Amino acid sequence: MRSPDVFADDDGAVNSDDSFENFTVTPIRRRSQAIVHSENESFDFATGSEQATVIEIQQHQETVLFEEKEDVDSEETINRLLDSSLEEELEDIDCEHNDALSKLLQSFGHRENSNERQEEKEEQEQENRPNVSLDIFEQAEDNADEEIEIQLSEEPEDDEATLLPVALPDGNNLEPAPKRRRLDFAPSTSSAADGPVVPAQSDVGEYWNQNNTKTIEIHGNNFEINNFHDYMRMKITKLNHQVNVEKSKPFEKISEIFKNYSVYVNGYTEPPALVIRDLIVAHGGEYHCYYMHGRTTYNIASSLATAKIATIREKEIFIKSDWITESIAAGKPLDYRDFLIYEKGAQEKGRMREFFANNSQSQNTEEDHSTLSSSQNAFLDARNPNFIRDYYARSRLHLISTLAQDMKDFVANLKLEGKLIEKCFPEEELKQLSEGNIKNSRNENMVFHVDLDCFFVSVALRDRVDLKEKEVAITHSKGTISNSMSEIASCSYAARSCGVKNGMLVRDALQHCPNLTLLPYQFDDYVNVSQQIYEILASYTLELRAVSCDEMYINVGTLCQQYDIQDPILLAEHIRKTIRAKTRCPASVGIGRTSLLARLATRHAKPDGVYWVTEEKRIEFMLEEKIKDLPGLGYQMMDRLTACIGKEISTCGQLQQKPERELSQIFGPKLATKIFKQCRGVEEDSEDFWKTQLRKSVSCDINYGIRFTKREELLQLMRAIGAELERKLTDSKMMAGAITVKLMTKKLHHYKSMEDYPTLCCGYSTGFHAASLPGSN
DNA sequence: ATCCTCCCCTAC
DNA sequence: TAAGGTAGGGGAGGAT
Ligand SMILES: Nc1ccn([C@H]2C[C@H](O)[C@@H](COP(=O)(O)OP(=O)(O)OP(=O)(O)O)O2)c(=O)n1
Ligand SMILES: [Mg+2]
Repeated sequence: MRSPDVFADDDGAVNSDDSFENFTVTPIRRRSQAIVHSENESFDFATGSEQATVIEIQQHQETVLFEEKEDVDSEETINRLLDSSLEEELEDIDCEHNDALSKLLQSFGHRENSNERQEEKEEQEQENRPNVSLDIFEQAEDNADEEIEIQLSEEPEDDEATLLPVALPDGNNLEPAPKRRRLDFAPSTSSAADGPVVPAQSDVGEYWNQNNTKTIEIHGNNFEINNFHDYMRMKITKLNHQVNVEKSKPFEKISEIFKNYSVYVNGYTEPPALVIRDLIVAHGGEYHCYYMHGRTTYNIASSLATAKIATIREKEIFIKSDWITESIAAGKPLDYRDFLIYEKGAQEKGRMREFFANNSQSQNTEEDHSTLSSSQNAFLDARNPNFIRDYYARSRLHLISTLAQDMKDFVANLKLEGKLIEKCFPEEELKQLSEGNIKNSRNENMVFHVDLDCFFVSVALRDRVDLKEKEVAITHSKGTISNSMSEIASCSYAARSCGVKNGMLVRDALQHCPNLTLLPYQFDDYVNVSQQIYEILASYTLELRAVSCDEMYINVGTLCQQYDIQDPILLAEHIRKTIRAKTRCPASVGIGRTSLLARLATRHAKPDGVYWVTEEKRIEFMLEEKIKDLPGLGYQMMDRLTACIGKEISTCGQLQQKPERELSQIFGPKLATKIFKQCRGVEEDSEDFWKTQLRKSVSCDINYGIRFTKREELLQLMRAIGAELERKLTDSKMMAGAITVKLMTKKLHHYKSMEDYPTLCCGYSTGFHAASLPGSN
C-alpha cells in the first residue's frame, strides 16, 4: 500500500475471535477421499489416443467411476483404482493436508450440507450413487500439441441447477453456503438497481456489503469503510492474518531463527516476495503483506530509489534480502546493519559490525548449510509445493489478470455503496471548467476511455528521467543473452517507432532496435498505480467500467451536466492532470459518444493526449480507422478476412463496402453484425455496459515450462493447482457448477527420435476451471 | 427453440 | 533462461 500512515493506528486492537472467523478461508479438515491416477506407469507413453488420467471419487468407501470411452479397459481400470484407494485409506486423517484436488472433488460429494432441497434427492442417490461423472475425451487434432481434457461435471439429474457448496467440509461448524447472495438493502445507484444480485466476487467485497453500517470488525480491529484506503486496510489485516496464521502449509517449520522478527518486502526483490515469505515463515518469523509502522521490523528491498527516501518515516529500516538467506545460513538472525540499505533516525555507524557477523557466522554454519541449500534448492525446484506461488510471483500476465479482477471488484463495491471516493482535489476546480453562458441542455452520453501510456514503462521511467523518450522495454531478461526468449511486456513509444511491440520476444525486438534498454518489472508499483487511478476516476463518477489494470471507461454525461461543463476536453485534461500528479504516469483519454468511439479515439490521443471524436467527425474518422483496431477482431479473424476476400484490406472504409451477408459467412452472425456496425462507428453500447460486471468463472492455468517425467510430479502439480482453484473459489464465495481439469500432452509422433523420448517425454500444461453455477453469485 | 459442453478467439 | 494468466463472447453439434 502506498501510504503507511493509514495503518499506523492499527495497534491496540481489541481481540474478538468470533468475527474474524468470517474473514478467513475455511480450512479443510476432512480426510481426502479422491485420488488422481495416471493410466500408465508414467506419462512417457501418454499419447492422445490413450486415456491419460482418471480421477476417482471415493465416497463412503465406494468408488464412483464412469467410463465413457470404448477403447479403455474399464474393468481393469476400476480394479487398479480400487487397489490404490485401499492404500490411500490407511492414511491418517489430518496428515493429508495438501490434497486439494481431493478436497475440491470431495466438495461435490457433500452438497447435502447446503440446503433442504437436497435432502429429498439424497434418497435417489442412495441407489444411483454417482453424482459426479467423469468423461474422458480427446481434443481435436492440433498441429503441435495434443490436449487431453478431463471434465468433471455434476450429473444434471433434474430441473435446475443443483447447488454445490465448495469447501465447506465441516457442516457443523459453518454456516451452510448461501443459496443465493442477495442484497439486503436497496442500492442507491440506478445502475445497480436493476441488478439485484450482489457482485461479491472478492471476499473483501463481501465484507464491504455485509452491513449497512460500514464499521467492520476483522481480526480484532475495527474498520470504518469510506474509501479505498479503508478497503485496502481491511484487506491488509486479513491478508496478514491469512499469511501468518494459516501459514499456507508449504513447509514444516524449520527453525525459530526469525522469531519476533517481521518483514515487509518493498518492491521487486530476488528472491521474490513470496519466496521470502516462505523462508521467513518457515523460520519462525512473520511476513507482512504491507508495511505497518511500529510493527514491521524490517523492510526488505533490493534497492531504494532516491525519490523514495524522502517518504521514509522515522525508524523505518530498509535492508537487503540477503539478510534472510544469510541469517538462515548462519542459523540465527544476523545484525541487520550489515545489510542496511537505509535507516531513518539512526544513520551511519554499524559498518564495523561486519567482523562480528563474519565471526559468528563461521561458528555454526555446518548444520544449517544443509537446511539452507535444501530449502533454497526446493524453491528452485519446479516441483516444490511453492511452485505455483513462485511462478505467479514472476508472471506479469498473472499480475495483470488478477489486478484487473481486483479493480472490477472494487468498482462493483463502489457501485453498491453508491458513494464517490473522496476527491484529492478541490471540487471548485470542476466548477471552474464550466464556461458559464449557455446551459448544456443536451442529455447525451459522453464516454471517456482512459488508458495509461505504455503502463509498465511509464512506471519504470518515473525514477529514470535519463531514459525518457528513449527506447525502453520491460522484461525479465537482463539482455545478457542476445537471443533471449523473454517476452517484452511493454515498450516505450520510441521503441515502438522502431517496430517493437508489446508481447514481442526480446530476441526479435533487439533485431528491430539494437539499443533497446531493458528494465525489470516493478510489480508492486503497478498495483499501487492501478489502485490510484481507479481511486481517482471513482472520485469523478461511478459510471465506470473497469477493463484492465490500466484502462477503463467512464460515462461523464451526467458529470458534465452537473458541473455544466461544455467542453469535455477540459474535463479530460483535468483527469489527466490529476492522474499525473498522483501517479507521475501519463494517461491518455479518448472521447466519443459511445465506448467504441472513445476507444478508437484513444489511439489518436496517445501518447499523453486527448482526442475527441465528435459526431460531426465520426463518418470521416471511421473511414481511415484500421480494421484490426476494432475490438474483438484479432489476428485469426484478420487472416480469415483476407483469405475469404482474396486480397488485403485494412481500413474500415474498405470494410464498409462489404455487405453484411458476406461478413456473416466469414465471421459468423454475431461477430458480423457487430463488425458491420463497428466499422461504421454506429455501434451502440449494450444495455448493461455500465452495469456491474458479475464474474462467471474462475480458473487457474500454468502453461509454461512444465516438463514432468514422473506421475508423482503430475499429481503434485495437479493438486497444487486444485488447491489454488479452491482458494479462489472460497475467496470469491462462488459455487462451482462444473469443474474442468485440463492437461496437455505431446503426441508420440512429434518426437524426433526414440532417443529424445525419455527426456522429452511429455510436456504438458495443466489447469483447473470452475464455471459458476447460475445464480450462485 | 433452447440448453449444455467443448472448443476457438480475443484482450490486457 | 524464463515464468505463454485469466475471463468473456460465441460457434458447432448434441441432448432436451
Ligand atoms: N502482451 C502484453 C500486453 C500488455 N501487457 C501489460 C503491459 C502493459 O503495460 C499493460 C497495459 O497494456 P496496454 O495494451 O494498455 O499497453 P501499454 O499500456 O503498454 O501501451 P499503450 O496503452 O500506451 O498502447 O499490460 C503485457 O504484459 N503483455
Ligand atoms: Mg495502456
